[in-house]
Amino acid sequence: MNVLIVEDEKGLALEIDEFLSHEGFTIEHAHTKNVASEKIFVNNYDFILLDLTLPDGDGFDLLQMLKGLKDRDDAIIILTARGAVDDKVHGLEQGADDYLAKPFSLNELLARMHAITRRKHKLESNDITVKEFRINIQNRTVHYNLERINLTKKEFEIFNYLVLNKNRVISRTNLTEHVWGDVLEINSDSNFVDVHVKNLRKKLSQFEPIEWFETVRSIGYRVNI
Amino acid sequence: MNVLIVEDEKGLALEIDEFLSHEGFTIEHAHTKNVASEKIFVNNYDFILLDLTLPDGDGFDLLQMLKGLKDRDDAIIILTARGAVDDKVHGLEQGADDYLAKPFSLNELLARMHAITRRKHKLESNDITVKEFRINIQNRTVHYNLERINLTKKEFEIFNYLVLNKNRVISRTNLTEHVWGDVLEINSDSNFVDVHVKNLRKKLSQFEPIEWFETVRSIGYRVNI
DNA sequence: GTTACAACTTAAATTAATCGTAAAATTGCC
DNA sequence: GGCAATTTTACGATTAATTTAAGTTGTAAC
Repeated sequence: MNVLIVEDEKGLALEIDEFLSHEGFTIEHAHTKNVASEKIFVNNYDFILLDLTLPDGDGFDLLQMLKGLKDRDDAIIILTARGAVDDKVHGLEQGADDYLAKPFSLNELLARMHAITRRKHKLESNDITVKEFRINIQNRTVHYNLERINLTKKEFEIFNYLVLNKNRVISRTNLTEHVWGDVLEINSDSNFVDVHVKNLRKKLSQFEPIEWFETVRSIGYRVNI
Repeated sequence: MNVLIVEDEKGLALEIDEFLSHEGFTIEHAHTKNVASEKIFVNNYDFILLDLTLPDGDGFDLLQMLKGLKDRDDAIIILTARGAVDDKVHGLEQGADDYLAKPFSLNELLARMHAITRRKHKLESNDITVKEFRINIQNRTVHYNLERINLTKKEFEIFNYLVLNKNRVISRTNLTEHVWGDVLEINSDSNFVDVHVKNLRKKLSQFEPIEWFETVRSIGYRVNI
């Protein structure tokens, strides 16, 4: 999953980056409101971590702008130094998904992010299952019944994203955006998505046939039920 | 559906091309105002993506020219550098259907295009239904009740176009233009439309008789209600 | 009924998209 | 720095979609 960190304090931004990268997220940064708004226009994000006090203006504007866009469902988590209850209420009213007051623990942030994922996809726990396969989004593990399947980072991200969006066709562009990050930087006449999908399928199909993991020719992939 | 990209920045034009092609659109390019106006005279488009600043003149002229033509309903989306509020107002006054400031998200563009399609055809959602058949223009899927029907790209485009223009006779030329693109490049004494229509009909009629999918002799096809 | 043309059908040929493999490049870790 | 694992590139093989081609059927005018 991809994350945009909108934060001008570079030390904090880097700290979050390091931590979340380690947890398997793809990170992008914006140190100002302007850079952030350009990035938001150009990409879709799974999460936007938004500091409210930015050098070139108030973060609330970004929030409002984002809420004005159609067909987006980036989750927004507000980060701010202000302990002000007003900001919190105001932020959540404007449509933010959660709120963290600085200083906060990185594990707390991660826990909130997982909670949002569960809410967004209407999951009851950290486990998602497809047939006998079980994905745990918190531990980033996949099991077949009791047996652990070792997936690489990219394989896990692809599987996770397709399963979270089950029964929908996910185009290669969409998959690329969420697993690899910034679409514009990517050489698209490459077949790296196909290769990872192939390797993933190989690992999964050791356990049982995976006819539910379809290719939708000329569009992308779809995981059914 | 076919799209004309009127944009002199070739990198951007190619990027849009690649993205929209993957989403099933047929793309043509015009890098100058002159080429664009020639193409517009010769073909009808579902969408024209119009950059206002072109090397050989102002895009507004094209907009006015197009609005002067009778019996056209190409949807026009203006693309221009951010902040030019005047351009936006002026453009929409002149009859553009929407406006996107650069840089914009390709997904945002796609969402706007779907919105315009819905508006143009007075649809309330992304679903269009004919009897028990349901087309979803966003996911590019067709269902019969709950069962999914697998159509190829061309089959889907034909069905979609005929259904969007239901109760009207659609000529082979018209269908060719919108599904395949540039009419002049196409060998017209071929029967490829017939072949695809036949295959499409075969797939649909597995579910129920499709007497509403008529052939209008020596003119074309029509889908009734 | 005959003729002329349009549409339909089928199968083969062509083209395009995806899959599979392996080697090259990169990354992460000790 | 060097080794192992992962990611990416490159390319031939495979499979599916599209187009061509040729024959057949249907329709309307004479």
